[in-house]
Amino acid sequence: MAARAVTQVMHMYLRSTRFSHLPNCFLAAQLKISYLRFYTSRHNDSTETIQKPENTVLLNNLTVLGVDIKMARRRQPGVFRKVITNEEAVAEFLKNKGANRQTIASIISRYPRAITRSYCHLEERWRLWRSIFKTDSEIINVIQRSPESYFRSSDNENLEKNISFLCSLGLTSKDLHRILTTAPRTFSNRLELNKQMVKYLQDLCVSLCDQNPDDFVKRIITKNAYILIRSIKRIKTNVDFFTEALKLSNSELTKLLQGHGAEVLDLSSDYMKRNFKNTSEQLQSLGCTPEEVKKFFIDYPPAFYASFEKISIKIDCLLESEINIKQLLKKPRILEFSVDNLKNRIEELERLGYDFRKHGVTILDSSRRRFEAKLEKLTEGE
DNA sequence: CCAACCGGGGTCTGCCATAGTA
DNA sequence: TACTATGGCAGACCCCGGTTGG
Repeated sequence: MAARAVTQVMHMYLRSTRFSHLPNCFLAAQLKISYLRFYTSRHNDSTETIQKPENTVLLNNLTVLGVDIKMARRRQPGVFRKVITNEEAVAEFLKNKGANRQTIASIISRYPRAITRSYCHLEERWRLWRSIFKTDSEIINVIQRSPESYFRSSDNENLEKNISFLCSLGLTSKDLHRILTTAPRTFSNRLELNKQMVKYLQDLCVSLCDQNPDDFVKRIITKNAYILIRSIKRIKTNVDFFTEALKLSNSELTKLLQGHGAEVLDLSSDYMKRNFKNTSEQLQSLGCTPEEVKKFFIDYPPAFYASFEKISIKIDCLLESEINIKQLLKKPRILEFSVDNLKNRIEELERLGYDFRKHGVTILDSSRRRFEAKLEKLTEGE
């Protein structure tokens, strides 16, 4: 009853002020306060606790913007109880940068805290992102994909420091562009966290007796744009796992990490271990020696990445076509092609009576255009 | 001329836990 | 004490073509 009375008084106050047209932020905030509605939430025992109320003006505004209130509330309920928010400014800002209504609604639905950022803050952050991106639409694309990356941090100074730190590592603007596109979270990390990862990689390089830690780090980051959003713990576990599972020497590990291995570093360790175990078991059951298995993974680290199920299907598919497992070991890259692609190619070749035992499997390891050109020649030769 | 080698390009968030803060 | 800022986790390939050496 008391709550209802309070609400009525507030509505009266609102009616008396809402048409005054004062373009003043303070007044806008007051309006929101005046709209506050109290509600109670039930607990298991009979006592009823009064929670801080949700801001109904905010709810209305978000509804008008087309925001999925249910989704947003589930994600960040606290935002709905804030008295002062900037949803209109944020929407306006995004609109000015080229986002359409649907995009804006989706962004706020997925990262409601976005509406607590001020117009000034957003302008500044945008300016910093634009120092890396050429156009506004590139940024919109990233935000659309991952609203959290852009809005999670309120610290523009930290962002600026991250940019100069990454530049100081010798990364080019092209590298930064790639990192911000594919792993935007990197730039919202605390500078200190990014520094720690770089330090870890430098130390690793030194421990491997390599002379040039700076090049080493640069190379790993350019090979794997995601590295800075992984935990040091994860990278360390994976490096240790590489070394142990493949019994690598320092120089072998250095080579691996700066090649395909860098891409594989950010896999979750359990996943990688599982894949390694399953795939090596399958290869050994097909008659490969442990040395051959080791060589297979060193030559083709993406095997850690590919799910065992997929690799297994592909291997079966090759064996069915009288392709020897040792031929695969010589050309592991044919596993990079999708199951469908591989199947189609084998089918077409078999139709032409292609003898894999005689000619090997290299024909499978080519781009679509090259493969089709070869196929055409084979057809002509018939 | 062509097979073999090799590097590069695309793409990757949405959720949870928690220390810190107002 | 509620809320924010931030760290961390699981998830899990495919394809193209330039260059080079025989």
